Amino acid sequence: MRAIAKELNIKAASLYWHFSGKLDLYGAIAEYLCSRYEMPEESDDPKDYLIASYRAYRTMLLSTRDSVPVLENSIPYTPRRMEIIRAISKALLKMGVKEQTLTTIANLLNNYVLSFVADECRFKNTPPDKLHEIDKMLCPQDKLFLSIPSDFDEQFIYGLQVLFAGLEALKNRE
Amino acid sequence: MRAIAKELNIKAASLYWHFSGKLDLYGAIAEYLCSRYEMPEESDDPKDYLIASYRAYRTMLLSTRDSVPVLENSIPYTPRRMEIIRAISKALLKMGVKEQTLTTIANLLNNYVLSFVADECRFKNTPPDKLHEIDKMLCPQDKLFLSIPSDFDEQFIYGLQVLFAGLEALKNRE
DNA sequence: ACCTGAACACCGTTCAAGT
DNA sequence: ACCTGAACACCGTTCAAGT
Repeated sequence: MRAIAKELNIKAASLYWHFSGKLDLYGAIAEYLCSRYEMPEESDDPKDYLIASYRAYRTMLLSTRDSVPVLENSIPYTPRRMEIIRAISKALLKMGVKEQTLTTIANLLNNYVLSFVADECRFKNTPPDKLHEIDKMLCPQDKLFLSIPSDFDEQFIYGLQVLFAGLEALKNRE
Repeated sequence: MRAIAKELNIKAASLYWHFSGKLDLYGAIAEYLCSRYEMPEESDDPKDYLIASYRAYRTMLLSTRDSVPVLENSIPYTPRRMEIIRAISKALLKMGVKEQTLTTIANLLNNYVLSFVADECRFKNTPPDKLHEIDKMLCPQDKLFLSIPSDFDEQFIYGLQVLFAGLEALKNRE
C-alpha cells in the first residue's frame, strides 16, 4: 500500500478513501489487467478459441509483475472478468463439457495457467548461480525428474493440449 | 515465527538458531508432512498407482491447516520429497510420458492438486452468509458458471480423470 | 471530496548478551 | 549449545484532523 501510494505521490492512508483494503485494490487491478487482455475472435471450433484464449491469458499475466498473486487473491465478480468467464464457459459447453463439471473444469484450466506462469516466473527470477548450485547437488538420475523447461511457450502449449485431449476423450467415452 | 515459537514455549529469535529463516522452516514442515503421507503400494497399472498417490496427497494436504502455502513456498530437495518425486516420475514414464515433457507433466499434476485443495479450503472457510450474499448478487445465467461443487471428492477425481485421459490420448496419438 | 500524520498491531530478522 | 531482550525495518489499517 505504501509503495503504490508513493507511486501516486500520496500517502498510504489516502488509498483507504478509494478502496476498502488491499484485496479490494487487487480486485481493481485484476479487472484492469483483464480489460487489457484481448479475447480472441469467435471461432467455429471452441477448442481453437479456448487455446487462443489461454495463450492470451498467459501473455497478459507475463506482461505485469506479480499479476498471478493479484489474480489469485481477488474476487472475480467484476464486469470484464465475468465477461471472460461467460465466454470461456460457453465455449466449454460447446466442447461437450457437462454442466455439473463446468466449474471444476473452468477452475482447473484457470489454475493451470496461473500455476504455470507462477512456476515460470519463479524460475526466471532465480539467479543463474543458484540454479548451478542446485544442479551440482542433484544426482544424475534426479536431474531428469527436475530438469528445467528450455522452452516455456512450447511446454505451456503441450500442457494445454493434454488438458483438451482429456476433455475430448471423456466426452467421447459416453 | 512468533506464533510457532510461542507454541514451543520459546521466543521467535530462538528459531533462528535452528532454521535459517521462514522458508527453511517451511521446508522442514513440508518434509515432515510428506513423511506422514503414505505412498500407495506398487501396482502393475501406473495409472491406478498415480491416482491413488494423488488422492493420498490431497488427504494429507487437507489434514493440516495452511499446508498448501507451505508446500508451495518450500524447496523440494529433501529426502522424503525426492522419494515421492522419483516414484511419481517413474510411474509417469511407465505410462508413456516422454522424458522431454516429464517435468511439465509432473508439475501440472502437482499444481492441480495444490490448486484444487487451495480452492476447496477457500470455499470451506467462506462463511455461509457471505456465500448467500454472492448468490443473491449473481444473475441466473452466471450462477451456472460459478456454481459451488457439492462434492469435492467427486470433482477432484473427475479432474484427475480428465488429466490422465489426456495423457493417454496424447500417448496413443503417435 | 480528498488527503495527512500519527498511531496501532502486526510481520520476519538480527545480534549482542546471557546461561 | 541454546536461548533472550531489544531493536530494526517493514507490513496493512484506522481515525481524528486538516484543506
